[in-house]
Formats: sequence, C-alpha cells, structure tokens
Amino acid sequence: MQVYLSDMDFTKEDSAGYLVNHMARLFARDLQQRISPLGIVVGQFPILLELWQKDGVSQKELLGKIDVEQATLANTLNRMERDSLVKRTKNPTDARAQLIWLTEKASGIRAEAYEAAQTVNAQALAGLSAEEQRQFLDLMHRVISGMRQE
Amino acid sequence: MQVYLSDMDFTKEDSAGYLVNHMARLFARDLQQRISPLGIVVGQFPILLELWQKDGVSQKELLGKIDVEQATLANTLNRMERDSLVKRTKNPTDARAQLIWLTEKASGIRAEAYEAAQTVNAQALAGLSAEEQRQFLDLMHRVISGMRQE
DNA sequence: TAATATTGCATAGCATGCTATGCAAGTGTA
DNA sequence: TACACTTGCATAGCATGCTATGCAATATTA
Repeated sequence: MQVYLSDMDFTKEDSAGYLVNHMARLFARDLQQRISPLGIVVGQFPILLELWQKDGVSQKELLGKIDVEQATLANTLNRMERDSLVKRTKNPTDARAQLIWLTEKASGIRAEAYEAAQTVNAQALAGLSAEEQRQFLDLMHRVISGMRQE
Repeated sequence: MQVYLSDMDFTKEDSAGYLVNHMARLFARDLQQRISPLGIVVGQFPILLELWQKDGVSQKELLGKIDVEQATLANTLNRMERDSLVKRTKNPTDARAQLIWLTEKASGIRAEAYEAAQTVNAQALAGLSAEEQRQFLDLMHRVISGMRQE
C-alpha cells in the first residue's frame, strides 16, 4: 500500500513528534503515581538521581549532568528545599556558588525510587521483546544525539 | 558484555522514561522555533490539526480526538481565543455546549504549519534509515497503546 | 412533575519547563 | 588599583499539563 502525503494532509499517528509528546506524558503520569507515596514529584527525579550518586555539589556541576535549563534547575531546587529534600550551603571558596546536599529524607527513599522507575520502564516496554527494547533505546539515543546539536 | 543492575544503580541513559522525556522536550523546542513565526505555539498544534480537518465542533468532540485532559483543552482554547485563532459560539440545541470555529488567521497558516511539523520530524529522524524510521514509529505506537490502558 | 443524576465546560491551584533578565561575586586587564 | 568582563545563581513571566472542584443545563427517574 502506498500512502500519499500532500500538504493538505497530516496524520498525527505518523508524526514522530506527536507520538513522542504523548508517550512522554504517559511515562510522567505513571512515574508520578508510583513516586508520590515517597513524597517526591517527577521533575525532582533527575536531580535526585544525580545527588544520590554524589551530593555536596554546586548548582553548576549539577546542571552539567541534567538536561534542563539553569532556571528550571534553580526553581526545582527551590521546591525541593521547601519540601525538605535538599539543603543549600555556601561554598566557602566562592560566595556566588552553593553546595547542594540531600537531606536524610531524600537519601532514605533511594532504593524505593529506583524500583518505582524501573517498574514503570518495565511495564511500559512490556509489549516489546528484549531485542525490540534494545532497539527502542538505541533509536532514541540516536534521535536525541542528532537533535541536541541542531 | 553483561551489565548488572542492582538497586544501587540507575543509569539515565538506559531509562526509557528519561530518554522519552528528553526527546519530547527537544521536539517541542524545534517545533516551537519553526511555528512561532506563524503566531502559534506548540500546545495549540494538536488542536489546530483537528480543527483544520473539521471545525464548528463542540469541545467534547474535540476532546475525543486529542490526548489531553478536558481542563487542558479548555485552557488552551482560552489562549487561542485570546490570540484570535478560534471563536466560540453557543450550540443552539444545547446551551451547555459550544461550537468552536477557526478564524481566518488560523485557517490561513495550515499549509505552513504542516510543513513546519514535517520538517521537524524529518530532521529529527534524519539519522535513521527509512526502515528504522518505520520501526521507531511502530515501537512508539505499541508502547503508547500498552500504556494507555494501565 | 419534582427530585436526582449526569453532562459540558470553566476555573483554581499546582508542577514543569522555557526565555529573558538582573545582580552580586569573582576574574582579568589596563 | 580601577575598570570591564564573566560567572553563578535567582527571579519574572509565560505556556503546557495535570487533578480537583464548581456550576449551570440537560437528562433520567421516582
């Protein structure tokens, strides 16, 4: 079957952008449901992932590891501080900079948060074979690296 | 190579959810850049797609074709009305309902908007072969349909 | 028909993300 | 040292999306 696309035709279901957007909201919805019992929200997740690896870092260092803009990070950190997930201290060697530390509350939910995310990922990809799952991740990596530079 | 994932390990780059979220923001960024000269923004795009097919519909009918919540649609329609993209009239046979109509301004940018979206999609997938592009869309469809029901 | 339930839409309040901008603290240079 | 430049972060203002809630109009049921 041959499908002709004219400038008078646009099919959402054939649009990568439309599908990506929809899929992202489904992932966020599922992850939010699973992590809300832990007292965190989805936007905090990438930040927590990095701080669980290493805290006591500057906002700049954190920013280098996370794919959001600086203002987005600063705002999310504000909410995390409000929610007692992080504390900010002055950097003794640079008064402009800060050091960001996890609270015990945030440290304590690490294993459960990992599990929540892995469960969401596993369920989302449950309809794909192991080989298809690898392909899917690979394709996404390639699309992302192509788009980052543009 | 065998990779062991423990509960003390979580790699963003292996997380479908993380990649999907990042990719969605890259798509939105690129589309926004291309359509802003047309006087529209990305959230309006799915709504316009449907209204270009058929306008004079109720909000409920529109909602059935778009994958967002009712409140999101109502808010986006408010901004579109503010920006002179749509007009709302009363439904003569049901005073609760409304009919949503495109303005001439919105009708006139259809071809350019289609082209913008198709260019974004094409560029995003430029690093994939035709067969890989088909696979990618197919995998996304399957992931989405699996997640919608959960 | 009167009471109740449902429907169609609007609004409030919030999180996430962006761009643009401001500003104090550091760095470099004349 | 004085000046300009850069850096690290905060804030304003906006769009997008969500859940929860309100409310008038319609539909249903007793």
